[in-house]
Amino acid sequence: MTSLPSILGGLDPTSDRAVFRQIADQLREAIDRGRFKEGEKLPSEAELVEHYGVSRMTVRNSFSILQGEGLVHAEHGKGVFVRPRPPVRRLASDRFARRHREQGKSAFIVEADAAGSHPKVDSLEVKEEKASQDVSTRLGSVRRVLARRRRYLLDGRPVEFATSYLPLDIARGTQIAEPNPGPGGIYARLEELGHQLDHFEEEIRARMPSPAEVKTLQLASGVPVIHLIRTAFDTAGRAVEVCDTIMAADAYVLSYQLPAT
Amino acid sequence: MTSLPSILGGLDPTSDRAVFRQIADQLREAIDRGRFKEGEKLPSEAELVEHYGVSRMTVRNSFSILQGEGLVHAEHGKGVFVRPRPPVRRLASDRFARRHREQGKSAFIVEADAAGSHPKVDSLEVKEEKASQDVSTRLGSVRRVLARRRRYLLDGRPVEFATSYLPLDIARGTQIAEPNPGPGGIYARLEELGHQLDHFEEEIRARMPSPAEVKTLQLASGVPVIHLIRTAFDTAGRAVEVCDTIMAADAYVLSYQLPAT
DNA sequence: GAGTGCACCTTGTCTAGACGAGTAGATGGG
DNA sequence: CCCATCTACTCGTCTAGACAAGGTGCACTC
Repeated sequence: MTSLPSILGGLDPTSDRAVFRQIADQLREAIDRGRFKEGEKLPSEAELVEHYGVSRMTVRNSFSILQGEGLVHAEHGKGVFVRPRPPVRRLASDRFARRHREQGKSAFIVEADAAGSHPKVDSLEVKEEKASQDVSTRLGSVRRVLARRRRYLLDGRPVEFATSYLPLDIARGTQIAEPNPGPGGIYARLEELGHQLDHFEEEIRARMPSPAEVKTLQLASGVPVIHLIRTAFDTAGRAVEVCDTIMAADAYVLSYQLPAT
Repeated sequence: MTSLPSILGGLDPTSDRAVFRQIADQLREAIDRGRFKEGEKLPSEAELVEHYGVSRMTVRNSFSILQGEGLVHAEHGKGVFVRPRPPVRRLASDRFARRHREQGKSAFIVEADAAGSHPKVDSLEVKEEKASQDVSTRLGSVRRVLARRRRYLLDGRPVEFATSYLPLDIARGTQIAEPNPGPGGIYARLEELGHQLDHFEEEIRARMPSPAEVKTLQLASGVPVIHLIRTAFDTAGRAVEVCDTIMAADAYVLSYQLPAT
């Protein structure tokens, strides 16, 4: 076991930088240099109190900085650990290509199986409701919509929470309004209903999660969410679906192709 | 002036929820309901200590939660304020269309002027350097590259920091290696050099900023960054540029079009 | 009237403790 | 051998102070 002083050094009392920031800096650097590896336990609060000769609140303050940066996470009764980087899900720009819809299962399941993960979908809720101002605008002034909510999990970890909104005149009474939309998902059903899909528009934002999102996605502190709003257009130019998705940012890389013309 | 009790209510001593979380909940709800508006000052720590009958550290703990969520920001000597939502810059999926390159100025300047903002570009640095592993892979195993670094500001606020990497055999000795790449930017120069652009690939991640990024972009706490890596391909299928961009997430909405075929 | 400096507001940093609660390993009894 | 319990270690919450330092406005001085 390497001793603390050999890893962490001491404080500079002449520095303007606050003590708790200096401690955070040293821990951060040690992590960056690989002195503490992913998943590894950092020194306990008591050890750092001893090492630096400061009070416990000061050490905790340092930890809270690193937590805010998403570098570490604390586990009650166990310790503070370097946060491991979870495997990421890559969303390719051709993920809605028609050929991917020909199979039986949903895109999420197929792709995750291929990547060797154990996918799951839960929290399924399908109901009619009043459209929000934003959804109404995107769908072209509809008052009520069919909302399909579901949560996606990979290897037991929730990674994404999505809600699809569809105009009632399209979705009501169809298989889209059933819990299981059938092979190929709702996009396949929309095309069977005569709404040949033309293109999608996606809007992407990133921000810190609300408490509700933290709960639903079991997010560690210091993990932002990606907020993606996709609108599907049919060949008639009509917006036929709006899908509002909240993703755990540490689990995703989004990928797009842009034309140069 | 509305009195505190009428806005904030009291604590529930029977609740399992920690006191500082209850206080944060009440402040968050008051902000969400618009009882405290954007830019407005929250009650001071001393006032909340008085109102809730708790110690100051407990109140500060509550504030630090809201700060982590990006809801408020503290100003030393002044108070804690509801963080205003800055105007966002929308990046459209056609932003690299050739027609946008025909004008004299850079895309950033043109677009910002049109939006009525005061754009600025600084921190310009152009130099040759060793390619990182990642950049080398993306550009097809090049060892050294030309790196162009610059920071973009809107109305005095830094919003984006970008570095372009180009293979030396393309860029060396050309206007691309000059501080000012000329009208239409480096993409116009690449096409003049015979590298007709075919398409771009963009990879998007979101995460909390490093301390260096916080400094460069003057980020408030609770604001994530969007990390965008764009690769430009010419019609020969060669990767001719990699652009690595860090954006203040609260200043951007990215927009893309996806084909349905 | 202009400017300086003080008073008092604000948040920032830090201490030294207390008790609670979750975890894990050692200990000992059945 | 298995299981319950004890104990020591971990982080979580909270208190009651102290001093530092930035911001603002008022009062006093010149």
